[in-house]
Amino acid sequence: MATVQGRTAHTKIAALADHGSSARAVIRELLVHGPMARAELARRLQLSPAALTRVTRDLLETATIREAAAAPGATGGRPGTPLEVNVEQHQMVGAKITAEGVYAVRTDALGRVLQGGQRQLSSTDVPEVADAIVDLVNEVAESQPVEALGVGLAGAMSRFDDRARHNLFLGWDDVPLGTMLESACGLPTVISNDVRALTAGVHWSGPARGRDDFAVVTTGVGIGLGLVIEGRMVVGPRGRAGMIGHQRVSGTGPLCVDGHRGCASSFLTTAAITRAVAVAHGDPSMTLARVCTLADGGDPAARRTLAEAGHALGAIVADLVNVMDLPSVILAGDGLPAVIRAQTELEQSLAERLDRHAAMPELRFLVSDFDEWARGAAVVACQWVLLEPPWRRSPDAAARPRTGRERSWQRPRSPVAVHS
Amino acid sequence: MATVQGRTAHTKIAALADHGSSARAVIRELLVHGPMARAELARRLQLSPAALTRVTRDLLETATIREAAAAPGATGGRPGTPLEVNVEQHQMVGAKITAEGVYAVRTDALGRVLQGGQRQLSSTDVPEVADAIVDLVNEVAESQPVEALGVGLAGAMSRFDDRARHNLFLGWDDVPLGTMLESACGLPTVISNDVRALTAGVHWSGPARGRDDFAVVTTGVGIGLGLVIEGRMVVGPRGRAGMIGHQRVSGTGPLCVDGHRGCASSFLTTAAITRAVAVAHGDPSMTLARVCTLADGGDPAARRTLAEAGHALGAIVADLVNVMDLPSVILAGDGLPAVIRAQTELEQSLAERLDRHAAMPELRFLVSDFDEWARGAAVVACQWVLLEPPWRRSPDAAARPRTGRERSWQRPRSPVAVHS
DNA sequence: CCCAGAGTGTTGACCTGGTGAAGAAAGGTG
DNA sequence: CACCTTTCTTCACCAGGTCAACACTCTGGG
Repeated sequence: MATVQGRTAHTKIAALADHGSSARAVIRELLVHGPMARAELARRLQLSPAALTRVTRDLLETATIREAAAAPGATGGRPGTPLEVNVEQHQMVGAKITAEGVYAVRTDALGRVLQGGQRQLSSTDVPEVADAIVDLVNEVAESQPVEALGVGLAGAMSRFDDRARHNLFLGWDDVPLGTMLESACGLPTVISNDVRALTAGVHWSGPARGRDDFAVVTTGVGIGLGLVIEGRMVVGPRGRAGMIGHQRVSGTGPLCVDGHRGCASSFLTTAAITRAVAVAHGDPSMTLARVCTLADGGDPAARRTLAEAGHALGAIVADLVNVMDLPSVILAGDGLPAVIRAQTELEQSLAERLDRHAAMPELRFLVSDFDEWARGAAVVACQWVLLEPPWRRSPDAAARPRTGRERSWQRPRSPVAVHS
Repeated sequence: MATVQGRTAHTKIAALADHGSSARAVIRELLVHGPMARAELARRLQLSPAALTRVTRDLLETATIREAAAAPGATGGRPGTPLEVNVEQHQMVGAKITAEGVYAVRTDALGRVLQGGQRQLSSTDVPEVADAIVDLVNEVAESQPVEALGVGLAGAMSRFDDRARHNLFLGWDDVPLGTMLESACGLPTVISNDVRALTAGVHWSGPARGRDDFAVVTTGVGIGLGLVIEGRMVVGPRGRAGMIGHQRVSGTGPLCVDGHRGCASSFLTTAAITRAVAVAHGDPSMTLARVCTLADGGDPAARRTLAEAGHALGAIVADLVNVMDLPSVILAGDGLPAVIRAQTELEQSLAERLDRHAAMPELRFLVSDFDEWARGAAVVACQWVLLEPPWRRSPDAAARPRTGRERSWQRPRSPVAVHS
């Protein structure tokens, strides 16, 4: 039983997952919206003040939350005592896998990075990558007890998956990575799509904190999309949501690798941008950094290429906003430093293509490195621990001792359909 | 107190809304997925068999559900006795408002039409339209007790709104239609966007029955979109989701009214199609029916125009499927009979623009009249009654007698944010 | 200064609704 | 027939939420 209980047995602090559903809802609300008094929590969670008193007493006794200093804003009645989560007592590890290397961070429950590390990969074979992750997780997690591990990589995963599916860069499909890491690291482990993990990080404690509807669009090797609607990540019934790269943004332009003319990826990917500038300069060794330097120096080919990229990005953002009524869009990815140089064209194209009755979204730019992606995976692990019912937390639940809160009859075959 | 209780007091049958949340979940599950044994319900709703026995006993006693004949498929153990909802005992009224007239239907809880009616409108003033609706509702609802009224019209409404907002065809904004009709008809009333109401109808008891992820795209005066993701209707934080009309589908083509070149509405709306054919024939009095006749007769201009429309529709469907991973798309609206003549071009354009890793969706065509839209509004009313907690059912809840299940402290200020 | 008002937080009795365990019921199969 | 599987029921129990009442702590007014 090398699970979280084993790791945290020496401390009196209960793991986030060891609380009831209302208590977990309280923790979520405090994490996402910041310190808050019991009365406010009761209103938001539609519980009675009495229930809040009881739930928060248990959480205070286990030091999961603590009382904070009262806010100065007086309102006429007895001032409430804000509660806040003891985030540093609940740490997670997140990892991001690319074909070149693995990156990991240890974070607190809010997803703030406390320690990081990385490993180069010389092959993409499953055992080698798994070994690198285990090694890296042990490195960043050895100094502190950790409650869960989240792993992000490209592919068609469900929201909280246990397998790595359909990864083109690594050539993996349906690899039981969750189970492998769970037993090797002794940590509850969840696998997730990398763009959606980044989006979760942005949502939990980044520029989208507190928002319920927004999109994250990433540019780089490909174009990625993470979509949050009414506070829920859009995953798609087969985990394939977010394939936005081949949306048409122009009637002309180069062909993309799939033979589409004028699609977003023929203007926006790193390969498309460097190739266009390379052709203009007769220099096949062009890099994105070089394109930026050229554009900053006034080179017309580089500027035109980036302008077209900005135009394309504005177009796909406009289509998203039109269809989903998004008040906020966040742009990220390693291609962003280049595309951001065409912010004017981006905003112009966005304004042009926005529906007359749609509202202009707030645009934000998130320039980051791979740690931000690993951080997102840690946030996914935290959300998972706070959301999943205990009897579902681990794929090998049958082998674990029963806690008394689990069920005795058969598991449901499929999730409940909520119609609303 | 002219609410549903007043209307149904003479019968022993409890209204759908008068059950607890698990009982309502059972009713929803039985409505959406058809007759089902208790054991299967328990698995789907993640309840114990014991809980199901108790919940269904109450529902059977009030004749809300009944036992059906056992299905022949034997499985080795004791065969379960399927349960089904007494749909004909729970009737709703749905209405659709256009600038020309109002349409209403009385349906059972599954949304099956039992009676219909319509009224022409000579003006779009709020009082006249409201009078027409009240008159029509009284006509279709006089022979049977009815539990709720749903009204669909264009605009930026929330999922279950009480006001009509931002309606361009009627020139209305923020009209308290729900409250007006609620007191005039004596029925709990909910206001909803018309395309989303149609989508709800398609979901509840139409071609998308039992599905959790699909889109409905309508063509006609404009282009409409209803999107259901994980069983939930996408509404947008300001009720404006679904504005898909100005997505770019081509680099060339006519200008739309908003000045976009090559956007979907410049190929797909009734006005765009008829104008293109009218220009080609020098006949300004062109109608969509005439375009269909011409195309069937081999007229090149009509055929080309419809082919372009089919191409445009395929393109916007492809973008939707790419981004949302939808396994199923339903095409509807009064423009569909024309566009369906270009089914080949539609499917070809869809296949071309689909991402290489996306799955081809199932396409369905729903040719219908305005009754189908009114039927959708009735389904919205039924969903509302089954979903909304009792203390929120009616906007003037404060004036109603307390039922004992309601809360004594302040209402929450905002809905709970669910992060997942 | 004291009191009314307003909002927050706590307590204890109570109750709703779900659970566990055990077993009856109803069909197959050898 | 015995035996298995799955469904459904019963009943004691309990987790967790509610109600009602009240204590607490601030503001503002006379």
